[in-house]
Amino acid sequence: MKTQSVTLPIFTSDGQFVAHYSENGLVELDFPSVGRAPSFHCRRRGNESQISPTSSAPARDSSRRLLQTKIRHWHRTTEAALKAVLAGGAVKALPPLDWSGKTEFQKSVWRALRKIRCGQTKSYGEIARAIGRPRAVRAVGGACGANPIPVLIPCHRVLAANGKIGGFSGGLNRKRELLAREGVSL
DNA sequence: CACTCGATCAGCG
DNA sequence: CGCTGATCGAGTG
Repeated sequence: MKTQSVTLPIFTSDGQFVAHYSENGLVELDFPSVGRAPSFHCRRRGNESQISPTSSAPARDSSRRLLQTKIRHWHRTTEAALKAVLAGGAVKALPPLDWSGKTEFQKSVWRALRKIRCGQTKSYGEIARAIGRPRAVRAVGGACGANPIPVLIPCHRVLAANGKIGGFSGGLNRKRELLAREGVSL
């Protein structure tokens, strides 16, 4: 089964985010690009996406519509979650996340990140201990940096052990702002 | 394989 | 403070 990826915008007061979905869930969330980000028609990728290679044309069409309906529903959830966090609040629900192709280590780090609640922070070392790899401290930083779903998977809540800011792939200003909105002071 | 590079950290001066 | 060594996952050739 080939994947059909769908790209949808989310307009917020912080700019236009972009969410990417597969048939299995949310794959990626992009920060607003510095320039503008046009072209928001649904985009297909891979060779023609057969949900089932042997299905008849009407059956394919019906599957495709079901998928689109499902994705629209996920997208509403994503949108609500994103706006909640941007407003310094807590996420009520997330759509299913598609982490296929990622390593076990990364997934375990990201699972740990999800447990950090709004307004809380942890250090890279604490995450390392939480996943049972107490010495993989720098590697945890690497996995945070590889987080495909920033903000919703709250890697911005991970600080350096000395209380300093640490890094952020989306830019430290964003990290500071997100934390400030959650009431975290450095 | 054998490298290199980090969003780290604790220890030491 | 700043420097250094230990540590380890991921990426590259």
